[in-house]
Amino acid sequence: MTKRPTIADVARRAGVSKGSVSFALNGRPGLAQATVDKILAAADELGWRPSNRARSLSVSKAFALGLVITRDPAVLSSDPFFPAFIAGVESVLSTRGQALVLQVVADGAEADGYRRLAQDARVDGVFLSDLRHDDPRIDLLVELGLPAVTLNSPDGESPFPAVVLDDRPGTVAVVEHLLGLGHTRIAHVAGPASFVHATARSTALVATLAAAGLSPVAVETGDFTAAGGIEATRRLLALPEPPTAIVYANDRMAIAGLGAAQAAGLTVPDDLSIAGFDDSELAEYVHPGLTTVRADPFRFGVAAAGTLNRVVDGETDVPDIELPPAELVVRRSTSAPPV
Amino acid sequence: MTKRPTIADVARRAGVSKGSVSFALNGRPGLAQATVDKILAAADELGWRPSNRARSLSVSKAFALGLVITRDPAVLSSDPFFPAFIAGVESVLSTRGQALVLQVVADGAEADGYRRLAQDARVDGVFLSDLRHDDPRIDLLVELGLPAVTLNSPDGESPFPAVVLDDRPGTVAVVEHLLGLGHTRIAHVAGPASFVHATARSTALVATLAAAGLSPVAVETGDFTAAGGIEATRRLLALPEPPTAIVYANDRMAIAGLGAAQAAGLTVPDDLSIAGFDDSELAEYVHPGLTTVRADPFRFGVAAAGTLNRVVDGETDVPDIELPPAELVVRRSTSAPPV
DNA sequence: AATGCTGTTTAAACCGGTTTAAAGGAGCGC
DNA sequence: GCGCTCCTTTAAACCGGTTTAAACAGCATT
Repeated sequence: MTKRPTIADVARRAGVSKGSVSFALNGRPGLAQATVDKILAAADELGWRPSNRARSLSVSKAFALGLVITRDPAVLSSDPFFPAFIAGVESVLSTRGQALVLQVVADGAEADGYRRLAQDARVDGVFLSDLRHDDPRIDLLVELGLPAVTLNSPDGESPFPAVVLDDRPGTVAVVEHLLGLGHTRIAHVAGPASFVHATARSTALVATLAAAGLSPVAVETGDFTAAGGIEATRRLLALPEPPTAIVYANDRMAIAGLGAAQAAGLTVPDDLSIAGFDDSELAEYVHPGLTTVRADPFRFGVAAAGTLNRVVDGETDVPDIELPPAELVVRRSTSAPPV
Repeated sequence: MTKRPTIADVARRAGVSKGSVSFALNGRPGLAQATVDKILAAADELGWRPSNRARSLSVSKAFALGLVITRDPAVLSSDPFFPAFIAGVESVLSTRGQALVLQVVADGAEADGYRRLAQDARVDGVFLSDLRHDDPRIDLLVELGLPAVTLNSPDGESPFPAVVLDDRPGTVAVVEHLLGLGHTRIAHVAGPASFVHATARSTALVATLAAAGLSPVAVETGDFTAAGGIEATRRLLALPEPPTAIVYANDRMAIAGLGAAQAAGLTVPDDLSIAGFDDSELAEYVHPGLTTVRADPFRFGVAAAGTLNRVVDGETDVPDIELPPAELVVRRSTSAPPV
């Protein structure tokens, strides 16, 4: 483990100055081709890789992007989403020599997470996930001068580009699927109303029902957790005229709801149809398989990282990116309503 | 957004040299107390925070720790583990101004992940999770000169301290619980034999049965995924004399197995008892609730971060840490065998 | 008054890159 | 032979800290 070579070593070996090595490395014009070749050869022989730390200091960049997530289980384990999303992000970063810095903060302390990343200048930009209505983080990031990309579109004006994966077509498809099966008593277990994506799903559901001249028998608000799904389901099943189908805002609540329905003695889908959202891994394998809506979080990560990097690289007017919308996956948990 | 103050600004304001400011900040002896106070006051007034980048360059530290995980679903979503583990790690890092750098690599390319972290000098140390037998990463890290801490103990000699959370007592408890209920035909769905923790669970199970004069009716190897759980379960149920209880190496496989059993027309636990491992969120809420084994991944993260930091700080002979062992959680998915 | 000692403080080098301004050299026209 | 470009290369400053060696001030000795 001898010390790694520095730019000075390369310069000495190639018989040029440090500056020339830097120019050659960065493909700056103004160097004779022969010199460039000589320098690159020397660098290669020594196995030289420029020091990130030194580069960071002199060009004032971190060569890293940041993701802040709360410890709040409602967010953290939007289970299937983050692991795959992060994998997508990494697939982009690794080709550019960038790193992903993760901040997991206590519930409600997200602002601190971004502050820390900004103050420590750990990252060049951040991903803004799980948008809230009138999300205060947008102003915060502007104040901190931290570039960002939002996952889906905020409801107000935003100085940041958005990468959007429209949840609504999937939700519409779920409702139409249920209507097509003959359901008229459809209930909804929504996510917390503060989340943009939660209300997007809810309003799409209500609108689709309205187009058919119906309205939901009830809309319960869950918190995206399994426990919340159970609670909401129990309340729905206790209604004087319970629904024949329940659409959940995510799979976790749906799977828990499935358990609750079965525990209450109901058979799914004969007595009750159930649909989720996310197409998490387990959705396919619970019994009965869960009808749900599938998105592509990996691709989401790829697109988000790409867009954020354009911002970080100083491009202006980086366009929003629209991903293929979420789509319906029909499994066994939905069927015609009981007669 | 005026430029942030540098050490020179503080020095000027306090009427001292840069060096003195550095000394004061780092609590180095040799400065008059009055001077220290004056400097700290000036720093405070300017809101100065030393630049991580500059510090990084001059002291050759990254002030960050790294975690490499593969995109392999068998590892990545050891679901409940990583999110909570990471949260625990962060709870330590945030108090020390450190960051967590995540590397998600393609299946089988873990070595590249560590190489990248080392070459880019992104981190001062790494967590080694999901240990394999004769894990090649240990030698790799030694070669790279990257400090590490292993999560659980490798089977060979290791230069790194280990933070261990013994899986075996939980597994033993599961088996004894089943034996106590009267089961004699117990099967096991193990994780891939290459993982240390997978075989630890398996051997504990076999040993406990042996102590009761029994042996497993079959041991299937799953891959920790839901799909693998389904496969293994089908094979077990297709045996001429199928088991009356199945112990899975993780909850994901167990929940999938539960679905498979129900899909096959069995009632759990009346016809078949099922037990998992992890106590993932859904375990409590599927129907019937899953008997499983609970560990404390958050605490695991706290301990691992603490230990790794001791190594990084140059302490020698950092002791291993033993966490409270995993414990049995009995729910409805286990009961006496059918008569 | 010169010397020595202790306790403080500082100037300057250093970490390893990037970048700017200026120097050096070749080729050309006059 | 001289002056002028144009092309290539370099020295040196810079990023913002840490660290070392030396300077300095104050005071007690002799």
